[in-house]
Amino acid sequence: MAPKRTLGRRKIEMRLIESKQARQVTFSKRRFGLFKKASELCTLTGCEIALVVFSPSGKPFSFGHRCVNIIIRRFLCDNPMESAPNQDPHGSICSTLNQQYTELCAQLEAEKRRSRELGLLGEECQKPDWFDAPVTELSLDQLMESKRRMEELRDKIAERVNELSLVGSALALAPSNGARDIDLNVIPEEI
Amino acid sequence: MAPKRTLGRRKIEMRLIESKQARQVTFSKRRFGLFKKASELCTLTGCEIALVVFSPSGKPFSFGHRCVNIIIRRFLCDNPMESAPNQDPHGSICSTLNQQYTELCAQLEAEKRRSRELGLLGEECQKPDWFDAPVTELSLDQLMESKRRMEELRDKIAERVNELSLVGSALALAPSNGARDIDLNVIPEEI
DNA sequence: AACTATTTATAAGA
DNA sequence: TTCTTATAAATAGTT
Repeated sequence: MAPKRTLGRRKIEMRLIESKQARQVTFSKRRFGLFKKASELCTLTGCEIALVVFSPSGKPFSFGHRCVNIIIRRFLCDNPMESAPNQDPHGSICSTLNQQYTELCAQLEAEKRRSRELGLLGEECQKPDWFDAPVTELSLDQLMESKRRMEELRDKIAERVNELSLVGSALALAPSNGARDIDLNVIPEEI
Repeated sequence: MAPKRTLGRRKIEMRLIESKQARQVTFSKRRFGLFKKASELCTLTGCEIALVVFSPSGKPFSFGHRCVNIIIRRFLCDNPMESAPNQDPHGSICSTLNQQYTELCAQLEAEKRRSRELGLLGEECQKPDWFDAPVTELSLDQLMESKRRMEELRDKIAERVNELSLVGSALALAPSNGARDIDLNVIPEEI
């Protein structure tokens, strides 16, 4: 049996990496991975991607299947909800934010539906008022834990809706973005 | 030995997928993956990302830690040092949005885990009808109302748990089913 | 920068 | 579309 030379990849918490050095290493590795994924998505599906990343230290990186500026302009100009396409990119941005939000919600709904269907397999606990269901063979803690998760989820959704309405009004105040003709395909060689 | 139900993931050639249908499926999966990676990179390293994707059929998707348009402007103006995180209300709002997007993803994962657990346990927790009303079909007001009722419910549960905690801790010692990830010995303090 | 044990992403299949 | 599974690919911690 070969001795293990490393612990291998470990799971990490999804929050800002404390060590500035480790953060830089992770940034390098993951930026590479991200650009690769973007490239593959373009190749496989023929979509267009513009990707701009500012490193923690402020250095810009960009990726574009065509020219980044062309795609950016297309994005800024694409505003199906407005009659004046070139003057208000915010509607488009909000629209796509909402789109993503909707997609996530749909997925969450699917999960909850699945949970319910799985749960109904038991088929005996049909009490509409589960809240007053007698505590019998079910674990209370388990029940509470499940409920807690569902409540957190619902609160998160409600909060996000609040934020969406906020961002809508905030963006309405943002200065308009004047399109400039600059060569955008500069990829810095180092961070 | 269980028979293999699928061949599992296969290696694919890095070129345009011929079938339009398969291309769409791959686009959906990989776009989600790409956005997730982008979100994680932001969270872990504190970088800024603007990501715009036009699907093969021309549908726009965007992701931005801070607002896409803010980052695009920074990029267009070629002025990396202009960014001052706390001076930009839009940025903070978008940052919050992104954080919540990340959290929603996490919640989705939690739901999936929970579904699996429920499936294994074959148990159920019947909920009031409104609890599972499809979020995507509700208006903002309806969502707010839903949230309000959820808060009422939360308060009621808190009371109920106080009443039942003694019984519950006794019952928690005798779960009849197998392994699960939930810590049954912990009653959430704020339900 | 390279290594490798693991985690994560995902191609097919159902 | 959605879910599952086996496998490919990405990567965290080490050297």
